[in-house]
Amino acid sequence: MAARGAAHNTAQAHQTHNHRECIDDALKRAREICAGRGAQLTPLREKVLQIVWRSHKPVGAYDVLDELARSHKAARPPTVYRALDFLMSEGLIHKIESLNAYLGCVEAGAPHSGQFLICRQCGATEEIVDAKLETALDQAAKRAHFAGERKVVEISGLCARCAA
Amino acid sequence: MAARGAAHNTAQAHQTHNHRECIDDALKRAREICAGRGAQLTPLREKVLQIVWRSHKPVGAYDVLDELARSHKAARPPTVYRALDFLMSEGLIHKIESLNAYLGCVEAGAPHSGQFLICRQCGATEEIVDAKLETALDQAAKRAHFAGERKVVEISGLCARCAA
DNA sequence: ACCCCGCTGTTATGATGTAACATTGCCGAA
DNA sequence: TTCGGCAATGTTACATCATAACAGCGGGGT
Ligand SMILES: [Zn+2]
Ligand SMILES: [Zn+2]
Ligand SMILES: [Zn+2]
Ligand SMILES: [Zn+2]
Repeated sequence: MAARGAAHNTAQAHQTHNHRECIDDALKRAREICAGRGAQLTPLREKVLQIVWRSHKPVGAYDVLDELARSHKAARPPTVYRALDFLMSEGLIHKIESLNAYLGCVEAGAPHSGQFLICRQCGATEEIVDAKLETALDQAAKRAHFAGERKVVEISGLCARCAA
Repeated sequence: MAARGAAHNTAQAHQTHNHRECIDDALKRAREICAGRGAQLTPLREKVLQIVWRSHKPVGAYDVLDELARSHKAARPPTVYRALDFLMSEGLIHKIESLNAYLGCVEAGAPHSGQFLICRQCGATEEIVDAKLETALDQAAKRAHFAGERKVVEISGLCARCAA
């Protein structure tokens, strides 16, 4: 898959890859996951997922709304938020809390909070899956006698390309 | 100090401690820090800091506004946001991104992003300073060739008391 | 006296997110 | 087959969070 596995790096965000594959993979995977669970990935929800996957930059709910409205005149905020809530509950997208924006998940199907590297220059946001970091989070919570559930990890800075 | 050092734990949030000490310590420390830097901790800004320190639960900007307005009728949103921005720029408070709310910093003076344990039951939020977690964050960014700057770490779940 | 500059006041608006109720369409029970 | 339940979507209105833009004020230096 274009956005997963060993080849996964920040270069994706700079159009150095065939992003069409990212979108197609994400939609295909979403259909499989929802079908397997009996969750209803309706045309509306799929369209919203597609819009979120337009790039590797987090997209705001009202940007989704503007884009959705081009093909779906009746679109209103609740339409978008409901779709986003559904996609989050199925683990197909994440909310980036520090940006109030949404991003397609590159590990859909594997339940997880997300860990994100957000470039303040180009906006490209990479989801990483770092087992050591995950362990460190769990240990930190444990040391504080805290029963962690949802974990928000968002590191802002400069991606390799923008730093160069 | 009541909210720092070895005695620092989630019990603080449950009024099992003398919270007056937390407030007094925080204000005293803020005055020292600002005096040392030439930063102007004006009466308005100090009042806002005091309001944020009313509890160990993150407080919304409009809650601060309501409270501030009791003694300061002219208070408006920009007044509050300017004060909060100042306090954040001086490292005296943190913004909890996943709640859009603000919390007094327990390690003011030591530049750092923050690491937070947020109880979804009682709302009490503990700031931890976990060196191993900090290292894990740095390493994770490094492995991804990312130059991290600001780090948002917010773990939601149940504090020891609420889990019991 | 005058200017500069940082802080605060004031008005208005932008950006993000939700409550509450109406409507539609499907599917299974009676 | 008819009807009732239920999930998805439509629709209106509103709640919450945050900032732009300009005005007034006051201390400190020249
Ligand atoms: Zn891509
Ligand atoms: Zn993910
Ligand atoms: Zn306290
Ligand atoms: Zn802190």
